[in-house]
Order: sequence, then C-alpha cells, then structure tokens
Amino acid sequence: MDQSGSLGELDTYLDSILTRGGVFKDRDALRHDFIPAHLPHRENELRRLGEVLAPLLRGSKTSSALLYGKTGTGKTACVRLISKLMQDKGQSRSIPFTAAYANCRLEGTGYRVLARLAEALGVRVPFTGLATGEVLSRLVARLKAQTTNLLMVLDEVDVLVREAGDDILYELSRITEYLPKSKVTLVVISNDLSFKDYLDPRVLSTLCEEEVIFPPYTADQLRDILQARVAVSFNEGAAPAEVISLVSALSASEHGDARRALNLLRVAGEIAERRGGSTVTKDDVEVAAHKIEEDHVFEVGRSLPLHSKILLASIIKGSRIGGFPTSGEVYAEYLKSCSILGVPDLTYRRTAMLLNELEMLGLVRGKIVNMGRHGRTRKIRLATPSEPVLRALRSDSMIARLIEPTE
DNA sequence: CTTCCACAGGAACCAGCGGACC
DNA sequence: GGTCCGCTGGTTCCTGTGGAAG
Repeated sequence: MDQSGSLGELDTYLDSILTRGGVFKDRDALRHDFIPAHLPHRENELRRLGEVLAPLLRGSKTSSALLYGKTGTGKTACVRLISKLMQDKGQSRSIPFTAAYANCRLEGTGYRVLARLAEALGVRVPFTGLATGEVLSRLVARLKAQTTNLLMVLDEVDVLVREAGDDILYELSRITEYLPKSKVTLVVISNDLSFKDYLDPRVLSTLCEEEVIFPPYTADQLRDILQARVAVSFNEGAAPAEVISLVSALSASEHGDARRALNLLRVAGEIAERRGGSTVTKDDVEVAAHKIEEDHVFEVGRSLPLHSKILLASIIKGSRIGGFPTSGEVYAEYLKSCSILGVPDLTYRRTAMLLNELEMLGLVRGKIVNMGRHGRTRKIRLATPSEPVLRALRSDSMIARLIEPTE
C-alpha cells in the first residue's frame, strides 16, 4: 500500500471534517445508552409508571411492576428516565432514595445480579467466593442499617429465570418484610412473557402487581422518534426527511425496534461522513443496513470459542460436499478436523449443545427431518451469507488451515 | 400395524479455577 | 491452610420420537 498516499487521504479527510463540521452535531445522542429528555409515543407508559412508583419517594409501599415488550420498544429507556427523575427529586428534597439497576443478561448469573444491586447501595461484594445467600444478607443488612427507599430494576429478567430459576426473584420480592424502615420496590423488565410459566405462583403474584405493556413502534412512530433524535444529533439538514422515512420503514418491518433504527441512522451518518458528503442519502442507509448485518456476523463468528469455530468450519465443508449435512455428518467432519488440528475432540452431546448455541446466535439453522427407518436428524446449514463467516474463520490462523485447502 | 433408526435434548454429575472466610 | 463457594465447560446416562421400511 502506498503509505504517503493513504496518509494524504487521511489528511484531507481530517481537514474536511474540521472545516465542514461533518454530518453529526452530537453523535453520542444516537448511542443506545443515551437517555433523551423526552420519549415520543411513550407518554402513557411513563405516566402509568410514574403513578405506580412515585409513592416510593414518600416512603410508602408501592406495587411491583412488570414491563413487557419486544426489544427496542423503550422499556429500559422509560425506567431509566423515571429513576433519574426520582433520583433528582429525591436529592433536591433530601429524601433518601436509591435506584439500583441490573441487566440480568449482561450480568449472566444470579450471583452477579445481586452483586450489582448491592453495589448500587454501596456494598462492596467480591466477584466470586461468597455464597449467593451471603450477598443477599449483606444487601439486607445495609438496608437495615441505612434507611433508604430503593427502586430495584431487573432488566431482561427472563434470561435469569430461564437459566437460574426464580429463587432470587422470590428472595428479592420478600425483602421488604425484613425491613422496618426502608421500602423496596421491584421492577422487572422482560422481552418475553413466557418466563412467567417458570415462576412459582407466589412469586408471580408479588412480582406482577402492575403490568405495563410496550407495543412495538409503528413506522410513523419511529419516524417521530428519529426526527426528535436527529434534531439533537445531526447538523441542520444533514438527515433529510426521505432518509428518516426510509430508516423508519426498514426498522418497522423488523419488529419496530427503535434501538436498531437509531443505530442504522448513526451508521448511515458515519458512511456519509466518510464518503465526504454533508448529507445522508438513501444509498448510505442501504449500505449501512448491509454493513451492520455483515459486521455483526463477522464479530459474532470471530469471537466464537475454538470448538464452535471448528464446528462452523465443518458445516461449511459439509455443505460443499453436497446438500445440507446432518448433525451426524457434521460431527464426523468435526472429528476429522480435530485430528487435523491435533485438538482433543468433544463428545457428540457437547457438540450438539454448541450447535444449539450457534443456532441461537443466528449463524446456523437446523431443521429436524424425519427419514423413517433412517432415523430422525437435523439438516444443518448456515443462516447467514457465508462471506463474513468465512472471513471470521480465516481471521483465526488455526482455523484458516482447515478452510483454505478446499478453496 | 409394528419396528427401529439416528438422533434430540433433559438431568445429574464432575474437575478445575479463583476467591472469601475463619 | 482448610473449607466452602459459584462459574465454566465439560461428560455420562438416559428417555423420547416421527415416520418410512418391513
């Protein structure tokens, strides 16, 4: 590569950004963790939540709440906004109030969810080593020692319940019983209502005293949301109406996910900026949609553990031989690959679990086929374009050895 | 109608690790 | 220093199953 040439390009690019100011006014306002002061089309939900939670500021017992809705429907944003408002109010009137937030999927285990909540109360908890019950009793001890009204938010609680059962929810829902002075209110957020089936009826009744449902946004609503956000994040006229309409139409057809809509808009803006343009075009949006998909697949593939990569490579090899391989054929191919690489192989059972994980990640699709006398099996194939997957696998020098020779 | 294949997928268990606590 | 803890990433053992072949 001609280094001076690329440096020159970089130089003019930097110049162009500095002189024109680029497409963005404030890129951070498009990030998923940005909390806007106003949430369009969530006024009702916000008011409802406010009514339920506000008494907590007076130190009254309040109902627990379950927020339910698909991803990107504004559940987390609503709760974040409300707890921020309550915190501000508490501070200005010197009312003891604490908001503790934990995302169960990101934390991963019940122990870490509790640890995160405890942290919000200023209780230091080691990241491992303690019994889970011990973390809980430290949390309770703190609440006994120091009177505060606590709003506990468990985001993506369905993940926790599915993985670890409802023990923790049960304990948390009864926590107020131990406390003479502090009041605790639990708000749980879920993408999936079926998690209620896993709950003990007692937990269910204390947990879901109020239910707020967040419907997916329509294309029109998404357009309003984008418009409001464009006003703070883009320069005047940098994101024309036709672009906003396109982004909202694309996102509405994909389950009305506002987070993805905002992300799409941000990436489109970045593409326009890199192109040196001062406004985002519809083409930029199309390119962005494609890029987001490819980057996602590449990123997921690249960060896979070794054996999942070997399996993925085996699926690709298997489908080259002809048709979609069955789980048995994939395993046979996998065993071969392991011996080529000199890696100890895993049991069939384990690889079946890894395949399921690949399917959940959306990289692979398995279809159960019955072949009568010849048994029942799964036909397995890639669920994404193979190009970014191959690129991801090749970026691992060890796995690259597996793929290259057949090219 | 029965059989029987080639798996699917649940459950229990295990080893090793990093760490807290007494 | 011994004991207990939770988590990860694995294994072993097991039961369940739709439908073409017999």
